[in-house]
Amino acid sequence: MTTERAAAEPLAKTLRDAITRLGRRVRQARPVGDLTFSQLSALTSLQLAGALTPRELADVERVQPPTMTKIVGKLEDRGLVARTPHPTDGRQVILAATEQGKAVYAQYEQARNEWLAQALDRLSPEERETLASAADILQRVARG
Amino acid sequence: MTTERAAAEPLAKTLRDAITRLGRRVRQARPVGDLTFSQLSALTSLQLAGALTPRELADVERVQPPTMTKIVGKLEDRGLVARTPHPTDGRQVILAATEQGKAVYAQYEQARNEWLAQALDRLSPEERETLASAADILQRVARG
DNA sequence: CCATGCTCATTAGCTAGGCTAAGTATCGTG
DNA sequence: CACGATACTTAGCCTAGCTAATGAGCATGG
Repeated sequence: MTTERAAAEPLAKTLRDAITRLGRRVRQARPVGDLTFSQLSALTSLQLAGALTPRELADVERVQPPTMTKIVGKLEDRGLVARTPHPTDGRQVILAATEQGKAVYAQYEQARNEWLAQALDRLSPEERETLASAADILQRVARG
Repeated sequence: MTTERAAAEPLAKTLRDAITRLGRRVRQARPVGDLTFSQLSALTSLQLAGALTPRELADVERVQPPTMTKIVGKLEDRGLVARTPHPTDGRQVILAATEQGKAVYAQYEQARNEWLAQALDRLSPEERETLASAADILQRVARG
């Protein structure tokens, strides 16, 4: 265990640095529209999950419920998210992306990939292969 | 070109997703202290560069100068950053981390690595090898 | 069957971080 | 030396995040 930990520490530092930098670059590639990162992230989670309550969405996004209330409010104002009452529990609300919300999501999704895809273009096939393997591992790490 | 681009697109999506999720997890691993992410990031950049002017620091952090004025102000209030006049240019200011700032930086640095290092511990040596190669590639991509 | 306590969502009020526009001081050059 | 450019700050605005408090609905025990 100790030996493995010794191997993991410098890797953690390098990896975190790379992730931080890349994350900034990708986040800065904001398209013409005016959705903020938080709004887009919430919309994405809703889109992927299909439908969620505010509490569930707050948990997924790792923010407190009042924060999610604000963000969802903005998305509602733009007509990107709609709320329907919960069928059995009068306290809860069901949030889902509207058709327009799905369209906007798709636009942003492509714009966000643009910069990164271009950068990856310039790598060798072998390097891309390495990154593909690494991406799988990283996703498992992020979930676990 | 077209064929390479076809290869890069899905990889960009997967990679971005992994980076986004991991970035959140790492960022949430905030220690007991009360420095915000932006403050810590600025302190880190100063620490790594040795000393910078506000403009340079703003460029590195990819924010506008007025934003950096605020952040540096907070760090100054805590005694983590000190400013000295520029030797030849009266308009400019030199920012640098104080001894206390360096100590605080080191604490946070370790705390931030903690979660990731533990997660990496659970991987196989081969997987860590893949991640190490990937980290190098990603750093080049982020710079370039 | 209803009183009491829990959960969900929101509101209120605060701080931090981001922006643009405008102001001030200094530099550098014609 | 006057005038444009540059460096930094100030002012004012918005979003995002938090905690505390409020209100509405559910669920359960007497």
